[in-house]
Parts: sequence; C-alpha cells; structure tokens
Amino acid sequence: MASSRRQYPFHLIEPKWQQTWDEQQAFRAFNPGDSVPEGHPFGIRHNLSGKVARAEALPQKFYILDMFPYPSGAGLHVGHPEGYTATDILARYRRACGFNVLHPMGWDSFGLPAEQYAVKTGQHPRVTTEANIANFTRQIKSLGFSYDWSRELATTDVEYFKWTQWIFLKLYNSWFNPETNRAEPIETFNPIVEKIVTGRVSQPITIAPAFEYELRTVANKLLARGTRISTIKRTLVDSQRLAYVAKGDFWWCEQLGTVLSNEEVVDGKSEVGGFPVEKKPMLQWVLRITAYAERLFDDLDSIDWSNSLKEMQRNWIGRSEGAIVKFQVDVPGPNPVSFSVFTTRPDTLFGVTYMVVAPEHTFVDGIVALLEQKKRANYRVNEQITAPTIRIYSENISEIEVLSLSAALAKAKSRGLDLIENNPTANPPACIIESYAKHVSFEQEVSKQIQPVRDYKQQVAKKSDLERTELAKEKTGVFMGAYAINPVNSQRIPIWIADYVLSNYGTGAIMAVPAHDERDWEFAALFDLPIKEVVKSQKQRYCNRKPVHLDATDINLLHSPDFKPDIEFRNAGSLKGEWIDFLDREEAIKFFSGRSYDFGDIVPSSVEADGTTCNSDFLNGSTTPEAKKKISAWLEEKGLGKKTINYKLRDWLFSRQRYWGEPFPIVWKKDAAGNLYHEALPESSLPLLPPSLEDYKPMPDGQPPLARAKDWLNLPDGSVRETNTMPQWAGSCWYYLRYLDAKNNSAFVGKDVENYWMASNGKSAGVDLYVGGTEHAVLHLLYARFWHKVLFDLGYVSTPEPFYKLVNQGLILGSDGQKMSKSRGNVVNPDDVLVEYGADAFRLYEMFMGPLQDTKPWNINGVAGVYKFLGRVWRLFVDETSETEFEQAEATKEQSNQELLNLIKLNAAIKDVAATPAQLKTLHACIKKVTEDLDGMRFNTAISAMMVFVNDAITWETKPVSVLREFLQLLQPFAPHIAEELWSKVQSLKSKVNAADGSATLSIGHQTLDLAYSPWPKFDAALLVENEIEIPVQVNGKLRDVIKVSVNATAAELEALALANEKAKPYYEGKTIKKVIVVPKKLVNIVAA
RNA sequence: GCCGGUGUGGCGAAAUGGUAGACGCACAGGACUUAAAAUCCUGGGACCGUAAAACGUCGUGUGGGUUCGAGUCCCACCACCGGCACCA
Repeated sequence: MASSRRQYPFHLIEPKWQQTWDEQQAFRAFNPGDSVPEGHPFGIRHNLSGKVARAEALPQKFYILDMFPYPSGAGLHVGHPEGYTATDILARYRRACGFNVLHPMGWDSFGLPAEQYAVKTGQHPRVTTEANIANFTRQIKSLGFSYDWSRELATTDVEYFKWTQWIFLKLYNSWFNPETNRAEPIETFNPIVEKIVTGRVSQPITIAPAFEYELRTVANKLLARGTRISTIKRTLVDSQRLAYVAKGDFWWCEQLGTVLSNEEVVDGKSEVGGFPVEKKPMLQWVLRITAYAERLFDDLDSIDWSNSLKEMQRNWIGRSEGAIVKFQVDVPGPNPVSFSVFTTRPDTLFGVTYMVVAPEHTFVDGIVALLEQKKRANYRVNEQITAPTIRIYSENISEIEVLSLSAALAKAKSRGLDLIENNPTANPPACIIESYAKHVSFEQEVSKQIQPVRDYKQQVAKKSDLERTELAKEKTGVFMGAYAINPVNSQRIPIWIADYVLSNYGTGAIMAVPAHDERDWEFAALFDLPIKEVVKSQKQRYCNRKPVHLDATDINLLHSPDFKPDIEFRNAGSLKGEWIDFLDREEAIKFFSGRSYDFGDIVPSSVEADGTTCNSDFLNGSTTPEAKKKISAWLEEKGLGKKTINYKLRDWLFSRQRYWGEPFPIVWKKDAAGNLYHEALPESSLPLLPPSLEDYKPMPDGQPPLARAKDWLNLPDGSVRETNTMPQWAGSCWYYLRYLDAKNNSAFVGKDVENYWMASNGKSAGVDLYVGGTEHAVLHLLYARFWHKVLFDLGYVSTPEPFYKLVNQGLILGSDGQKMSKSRGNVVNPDDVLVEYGADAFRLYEMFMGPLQDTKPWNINGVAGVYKFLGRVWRLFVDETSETEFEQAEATKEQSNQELLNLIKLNAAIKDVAATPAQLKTLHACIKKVTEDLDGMRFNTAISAMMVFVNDAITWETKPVSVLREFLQLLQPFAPHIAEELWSKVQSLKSKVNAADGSATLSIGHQTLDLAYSPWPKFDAALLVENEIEIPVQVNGKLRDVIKVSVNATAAELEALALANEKAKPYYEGKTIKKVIVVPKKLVNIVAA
C-alpha cells in the first residue's frame, strides 16, 4: 500500500500547517486581562488585536475539555484520538462561530508504571514520565488538534502539585457542618468542641442532637480514660476533618505494595493489573466523601450526562430510603441494651421473625461481656451487701429508689424476687430486683451459645471478602442465645449472627422478614426459623419449606392440568433438591398432602413487593406506601425509630504506599503524654517535594518508600513526616481548574479568571463539554465532583458542579470485534495510519465510523474510504496538470516544500461567477446539515453531508469560488490541514460576486482572516425551497406511486391527483374508498375496503 | 436478580409517526490503460419472475397492540453489551 500514489500531498500540507499554528499560537485562548498580540487571528476577528482583553470585551466563552491521558510508555492508541477529534471539531466550530474557546491538554502523569520501572531499573520516574510525555505530545500534535499548548500541565509538575497539596490542606482544615450541609473552615467547629468538652459557650450555637450525641460519646469515652482536655479537643477536631486518619480494614494489594480504594477494587482484584487484594486493618488517610453523598446524588439531576453514567454514579452512591428502628434486647438488669437496624421496609415490622447482627458488630462482643458481668453479679448474693443504703432498680429500669438494705430485701421478698447486687463499688451500691428465673434462663441460653458464637466469628474472620460474597451460595450463621423485643408487639425475637449481614452497611444489623426478603427467606429455610406473611400482593406465592427431590410421577402431576395455577421450580443451590412455588396456598397443600418425603410446611415464598399489609395489627389493610408512612410516624412518636436515608458510598481511602505521588504536607508529633498526632504544614512550606531515592522499593517492613529517606523524614524539631503519598486521582480532581490559569503562582486559579470561564453567564456554566471514556464513571468523575463541591463550599469556585455536559465516547474495538489489547495483537497505532493516509483522513475516519457514543470496530478500509473522499475534495480544487508537474518536481527533491506546494494551481473550472440556484441549494443544504449535526454532535452524518456536496460539485462545469470557499469553511473543523491549504489557494480569487449577501465575506477591515477564525457560514432557508416535490401515493398505507407536484399544491389538488393516478387505481378498484388522507407536502394515502 | 443501553443489507451505518437502507466500505459490470494500480461511470435488501426489465410478495431481534400509515409509539418476550449485586 505504501507504494500506491498519494491522493494528495498531505505529507507536505500537514506539517506545514501544524507548524504555522504553533508559531502563530493560533489557538491560544485569552483570559480576561491578557493582552492580545498584534496580528493574532483571534484579535483580528474580535477587534482585540494589540489590546488588553477586558472580560466585557471578550466574546462568549466555551470550555471544551478532554480527559487528559496517562502518558504510558505504549504511546497513543486509536481510542484516545476519538474523543480528542470530536472535541477538536467542536472547538474549531465554536471558534468559527465567534466563541472564545478554551481547549487545553495536559498529562495525568503520576502513576504506577513509571514507579515500577524505577524499582526495576533505578531510573527516576520523572525521567520516564518526561520521555513518555514527549512522545504523547508528538503524537497528539501530529493530529492537528487545536489545543492551547500555552496551558499545558502535568500533575507531576512541581508548580502543579504544589496546589494539589494546597487543596489537600483545605480539606484537612475543613469540616462538614451537618447543620449547614456544607464544608466550613475547621475554626467554625471549635466553638462546638468547646461546648462539648468544657460546656463553655461564647455565643449561642445549635448542634444537631444526633451529631452532639456522637461527639459527646467520643468525648465521654476519652474522659473516662482520663485523657487530657487538650487531647480530647484535638481528637474531636481531627475526627471531623474532611481529610482524616482512620483505623479500619482497607484493601491491601501485595503485588502493588499499596492500599487501594473501594473504587479501585473490581471483583476482588485490583483494577490496575488484576492482582488479588485483601482486607487488612490499618491506619490510613481518608477523605470524607460520604458527607457529600446526598449532594453528589441529588445534583446529578442538574447536569447533562448520559443516563447510564448517572445511573452508575447513583448505583455507587447507593441511596436508599428507609428507617432506623431501635430494638431492645431482652436482658435482665438495670442497663438496657439495644441495637438499631436499618430497613427499607419498616411496614413489614410485624413480619420480623429473627434478627441478624453482623459478626463484626460491637454488639456481639457487648452481649458476651454482658453475660460475664451477669455471671459475676450472680455469684455475689445479697448477704454480702452490708451498706446501710443501696440503690434499687426494679424490672422497669426507669424506677430508681434509694432504700436501706433491709427495706430493699423486704421489698424484694414481697414481690417474690431475689435481690442481686450489680455494682457494689458504687456509692451507695446499686442493686437490682429481678426475677431470678429470668436470669437463669438468659444465662443458660447465652452461655450455651458463647462458644459457637466465638467459633463462628473466628471462622468468618478467616474468610476472604470473595468467599463471603461471590462464592457464598449457602448462608451461614449462629444463634446468639439472646432475644430482642419487637417494639410493635413485644414479641421475643431470636438474635443471630450471620455473615450475610455486612458490618459496614446501614447499622450492621437487620430485622429479618423472611416472607418478603429473598436472603432472609433462604436463611429462615435453612435454620428453620418462622416465616410470617405481612404483605398480600398479586405476586404472592407459597412453597415448601424444605427442598425436595421430585420423582417422575410428581413432575408429571405438576405439569398436569390439575396444577395449572402457575407452578415454578426454584433451584435450591447447594442444598440440593427443589422448592416449588405455587400461586395458590391450597394448591400447594393439595399437592404435598400424602407425599412421603419431608417438605417442611407450606410457607409464603419470599416476595418483595408492594401490596396490602396483613397480620400487622394497626397496619392491616394499608397499602405499602401508606403502611410505611403510618409505621414511621408511629415509631417516631414513640422514639423507637426514624426515617433515614442510607448511602452505600464509603469514605475515600486517600493514601498510597508509593513514591511517585504527591507527598502529604503533614508531620507527626508526640504530645506530652506520648500520644502521636498529626499536624499540617503551613501553606508557605509548599510545595513539599519528595526526597530523591536510590531505591524505590517499599521498606522490608512494609513502610512506604519515602521512609527510606531518613534526612527527609526526620525534622529537626523531632517531628516525622507522613510517608504515604496521594493516589493518582488527586491530580485529576482539579486539573480542569488549573487550565484556566495554568501559570498563576499566587493562587491555584485566579478569581476573575475562574469567574470568566466557569461561572454561569446565562448560557453555560462550568466546563461546557467534557468528553472521555466510561471507565472513570465512579473514580475520577466522582472524586472530582467531590473536590469541586468542597472548593465551592469554601468559596474558591463559583459553581456547585464542574462538568455540566459530559459525553462518553464509545470504545473502539479491534478489526476482529474484540477489545484492543497487546495480547490479542489487534492494537492499531495511529502513527502507522498517519504515514499512509495523513491526519485529516484519520480524524475523518474516527468520526465517520458511527455515532461518537457507540462501541464500534476499527476497519482500515474505512480509512481508505474517507481518504478517497479527501482526494476528491483535492481534485475538486486543483488543476491536474499542475499536480503532475508537482509530482515530477518532488521527485527531483530540489525545491522546498512550500515551493513545491506553490506549483499546484487552482482548477480552471473555479471561477468568480455567480452560483446557480441549484448550486446554492446544494451548498446550503450542506451548511444546514453540517451545522445542525455539529450542534447535535452527529459527526458521521455531517461528514456524509459533505460527501454528498462533493459528489455533486465535482460534476459542475463551472465551480463558483464563493460556493467552494464556504464548503472549505464547513470542512475546516473536520480536516483542518487540507482545508487551510485549499483556502490559501482560493485566496487568489477574491469573490466580488456574492459579497453583497455576506456569504463570502473574506475579510474584516483590511486584513484577511485565517480560515480557522473566519465566521461560520449561515444557511439561507429560502434557497432550500423546492418548487416541485415528489409526493408518495399510498393505498392502505402501501406505496403505489410517486407523483411530482408543485410545492404549493393544495390538499384538494393532491387528492384529485392521487385519485387520478393510474398506478394506484388497481389497488382500490372494486372497493369503496373510505377516506383519503392528505398531508400537504408529505403524502396522500387512499384508504379503501 | 436489579439498573442502563443496543438489536436495520455481506460490513460501518442513515431515517421530526409519512417513499426503509442516505453516506461509506466490500462486491460486480463498464470506461481509461499494453497491463495493473489509481481515477471516472453504472448496479445493487431478500424472494418470485425474466434474455434484461416491468410488475408482484416479503423485509428493521420475536410475538401482540395503537394508527389511514410503525424501524420510530405502547405491552410482553428473546439475544448481546456495559454497570451493580447477600447494600437489608
């Protein structure tokens, strides 16, 4: 193929224009306050040449952004330029339309591959990174994208990550005020701490009761341990920062040598590399993204993203509405024990037949501890109490009396109760009156279960998350021995622990309603727990409790007409055998009666549906939504529950045990009591550079590589630096803001600049268009929205959302229809395509393949097709003889490229003459289609419209220059190089003919405008009007003929013409014509029967 | 299982409820050429016909429905792609 003749000399044209644009800085976007250089095409177009561009003088802005790439060693693949081409076309289009277009590019350059290479070779990651960036730059520039390279940035630039660290300090020094539902500087939290810890209030403050309770609990715990007041204050403050240190189980990846966030773990493997991961208890930095769950969820409604992407985010945030219900545990004694569950179906509260608590739940240890405490109490009998007065608790724990010992004993005796000491060290000693029998039964039941509970906990702890979820076909669990009291009917309900309940969702405990929850049903069937139906619905079914094996006779019977009413088999999984769902309870009983095998009994099948509540006392007869309302009100009134919204989203694990990332601007210190605590570095100390290392491996003890740099690590005052680094996502959380003001060294972005590019100005706000792949749906796009909202709350940016419109480009598959990958050997390197077809053809093909959002396979023949189209465009304009001369001259290699290109002359058929109406119609149909398609991002059909134009124009004997010129303006965004070259050739023929209607305005003032800045053509609808149109004639909706009529034909005329039509006649002859449908300018349909 | 999306020639695809398949690829025939490539012209959903055509019938994943008329709207289902998944 390389030997075949070029369709046109793109190999000379493309470098020429790329160089021109570079030298001219043609696509530089001007900020308010910038001075526009004399002669810059933007300045000429907008009358700002040589002037300072004040915000009011600048035209409407348009910010069009690509997801910046990670500059890998492999270079660009054809997937990258798909989105880049789309945005470039739109950027050029908007520029032509007169917008001030911001279209930047940069590098997401922190990342693992460079570091792994460094571990292997000792080469500093910066060296690798810079080489890769150079290669990416070359490749991207060779595609002729109109980026403003003066704003180029890399997340690894010191001047960039200085501000990433600065934003981290903002996060560190902020807290989320639940009262105002937004982030505030940490200082505004201090009065609350003061009130909680010391009770001092300088001015009235309101604290949400739940929040106050949470803080008080923490404070009281510390106080009880004798912690100093200053430490308590610090702990409280640290516990509320948006960037905080958390102790918890985190995903650890041995191969990568680092922890990973939830979003980075897919199917129990690392998203990068697919290595196994495990949960490990560790101390890590975490960002409080959960505080924003509600706003991140709700604000999705305000932005124009694809449905599927929004759904992915909604799924990830996982909002569910329900209620928290408090259950008392049936324990004897003065101290009430309770736990709460989260449920989305509080209306089924009467159907609760057991409770499940996650094995990790503190409640489990609590109940065990309680028992031991009880045990001890029981050994000390009443005689040992010698104090003159003691506290008496009755079974109703709210009653407290202070009595003498003898009075207490008498009282106990009179009620037939024993007196049991509970807290002999209290003053006066506290005692309780209890039914001794109750104690005994509690003790016996719980102590019997202590060992099984411990065993089960251990067994669960050993399981990997994968085993607990994916592989767990059969449920496991053990009874705790304790009972809860159902608040609605005071029934005693057994409490179990089971690992199908997750500790980190909701409250870590559930109320089980097996009749209306699949998981609960399975568990109940397995452990023979009761199943109580409380919702009647259309879908309700009944089945056998135990799975059964059916013999052939039974199967036949089930399929016989006797059992017509809907029978379904459910596979019983590893339990073997089958459950049979019947629509009708009677049918089920009828079937099972007389069977010899053990089928348990007939119970409601788990059906999670809305319906009518039954077996539920005061809720009976309510519809599900009504019942939810009623029960919620009832619970709230009694103080037993509360409507709640729960989110699946977890806080964002923000530290990594890596070298090649932003170091945390944090140091660790010890207070007088020897407690370790963290402190932020002052802003003035930024940037904090990573130390230089010889060895980039983590320490043998698992400490991050930064810990190797002892000089860096240890500060003169004895404090020690944080050795973790930030994840790769940190840099990409705000790069779109840095582009606005990339060189600013006094702020991460200037206020006025941010306001010009991001603030809502009626037509648009934020980034006007963001294009990138779906793979970042829950990573980058969620994190960036979160940071943006924090910056918004703190007053640094002017919109609550960063990306108002976002489009996902579809995946490009290999020619085999498979995902492109090295191992499949189906990767296409753009460089190879460019050598053979040039950048314009490459761009055109990427867009012509199909709709931008669709997944589509790469087909090299398709490139040849659009390449041929560009050849036709070329031949439409140039003189063939001159081209032959050019080719001969090129072979001698004696002239410069420009001299060679100058040899190519315009086609003699191109003349400065008035266009015929037909020619204008062809042109304006094309303008209309291309313009509308660009507005709708339908690039493929815009290109086909241009093909239609060329197919027609190439047949014209005389080609009016004004028409061809406007065509080049349409072509320019798609194939800018060839368009510029041909534009420069037609400049010699200045149009006078069509100047009157402005359609071929070539200059403003006295200067000629570059093609890239010449105003976008407007189509004239009047030129598109047809005199004669073709009207289909249908009989009963079927096409029978097409007639030519005047565009002004009336309905009556059309009807007459249609009825007179000879071809249509046979189809209704002999039938009566019922009516004739006439749609003027559209069709005629004769309805006959 | 739940959520989102897609389904139209040999292929990529196009069609405000109104002539299904624009445009392009591949293919076939022709022109130019010693020849090939390139270029230019012509053809084309399937079936039935025919020397060739005309005409006809069928046709947008499947089955129903609404409508004078459905690729497009409604209902049910199937297949594929993507996401989530013991989330209470």
